[in-house]
Amino acid sequence: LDFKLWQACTGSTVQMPPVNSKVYYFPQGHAEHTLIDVDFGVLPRVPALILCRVSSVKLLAHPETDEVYAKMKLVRIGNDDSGYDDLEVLEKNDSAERLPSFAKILTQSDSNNGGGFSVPRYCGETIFPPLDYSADKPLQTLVMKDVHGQIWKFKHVLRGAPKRHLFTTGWSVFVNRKKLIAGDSIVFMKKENGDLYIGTRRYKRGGIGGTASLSRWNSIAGN
Amino acid sequence: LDFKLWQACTGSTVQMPPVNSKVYYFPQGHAEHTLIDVDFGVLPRVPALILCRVSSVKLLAHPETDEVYAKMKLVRIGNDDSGYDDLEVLEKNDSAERLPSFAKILTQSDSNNGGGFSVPRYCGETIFPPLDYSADKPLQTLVMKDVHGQIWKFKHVLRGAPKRHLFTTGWSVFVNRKKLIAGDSIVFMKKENGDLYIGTRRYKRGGIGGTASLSRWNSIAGN
DNA sequence: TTGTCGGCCGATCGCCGACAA
DNA sequence: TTGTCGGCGATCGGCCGACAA
Repeated sequence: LDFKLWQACTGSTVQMPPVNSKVYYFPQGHAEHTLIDVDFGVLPRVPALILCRVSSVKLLAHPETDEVYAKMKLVRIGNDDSGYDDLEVLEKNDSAERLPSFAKILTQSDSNNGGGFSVPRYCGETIFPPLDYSADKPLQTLVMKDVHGQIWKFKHVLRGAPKRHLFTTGWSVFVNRKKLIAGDSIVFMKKENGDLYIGTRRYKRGGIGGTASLSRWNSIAGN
Repeated sequence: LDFKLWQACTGSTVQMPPVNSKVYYFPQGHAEHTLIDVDFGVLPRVPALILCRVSSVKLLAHPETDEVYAKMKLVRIGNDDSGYDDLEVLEKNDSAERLPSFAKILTQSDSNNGGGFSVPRYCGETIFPPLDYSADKPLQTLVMKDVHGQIWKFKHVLRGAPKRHLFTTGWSVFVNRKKLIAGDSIVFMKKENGDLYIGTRRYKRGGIGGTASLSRWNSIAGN
């Protein structure tokens, strides 16, 4: 999966460490992000932080939900990291190279069955190719790919009074196929060559954050 | 899964050996019913028939296709089957106890989208509760369960000239949900207490019978 | 600027009797 | 007796501008 595409789907809050960079692995944080209640009390004493080297990063997308995620391989390194500095740090991401993209949280009307998609003006003017504004009802068909490379087509119109950007034909099939509901987000991206991409972000349907199952790590294994 | 229900779905051509009965296991037959090409030539010499005792039988239905099948556990017995005759033969099936049932192969019209189901007169009169024939257009709602216990409702009417039994409302959702096509069969069953059940039999969509991949068993391992 | 609503038009679904195999 | 067909009415999807937040 293309890195910029992946990054546009995660949003700017997510930062991936480059390959060969040094990171701290934080067992408690990892445990709390799983739904399994890990009892550190019964395990051998686990350090709070473990210095590691990122040996590989795989950018992936769930085949059904389109949710993007990463698989990272971490190799523990001791204080003796001699020779480590020779390794080239790959994928040094320059945030200035980020693709132009636009995200919108779906409203009830956007996700209603039998409805269209209300395109925010800024998105309609900066992400998509310009419409023929001289026409009475400017209209074009937008073709975009999702994270799996599947093609989706949307009729993009500018109509109503006051004038507004809308997706009509093609939108509802996309919503149904991706099982999107109000609160989920949609992301549009434009590559340098003008190719358009569409991604989705699910509304957090609970599970992450660890509010329900507080790890017993703090109290027993120390901090 | 209830035995009589299971039996009605398989049809009368299928006979299940009772638990604790003696059977011959026939390796070549088993191999030909799998789609894997088993090469008996490379295996240690396999007897043509292996005398076994049926130690357990599980009647099952595929969660998606509704196809019914059985899992049998066979235990090899030698010529010395002393003590075997003491075991009680369970599930001795008396074919006289078979449930009243009716099967029909779906026509194009039955499986057409937007159509109903033409109920053969015999089925409409013997399996389902009697309609109120004094009415102009006799009508009732039939409730039946499939092999998974899921409930399906069908509007059963008697109309047209000449009068005929038909399923209208409810039929198309059933066909779509079960992905039935012309050539597939439908089975109606009535339990002693009057409860109705509905089962399906898929048209053989190839694969069984071993026409494509003839086993090499005959020629090499002997008969 | 844009979320929601009601109107409305066309497509599809599905119920019907006619008819013939 | 019953498979298939064309008709047609009801329902639904989905496109529209109005309006207000």
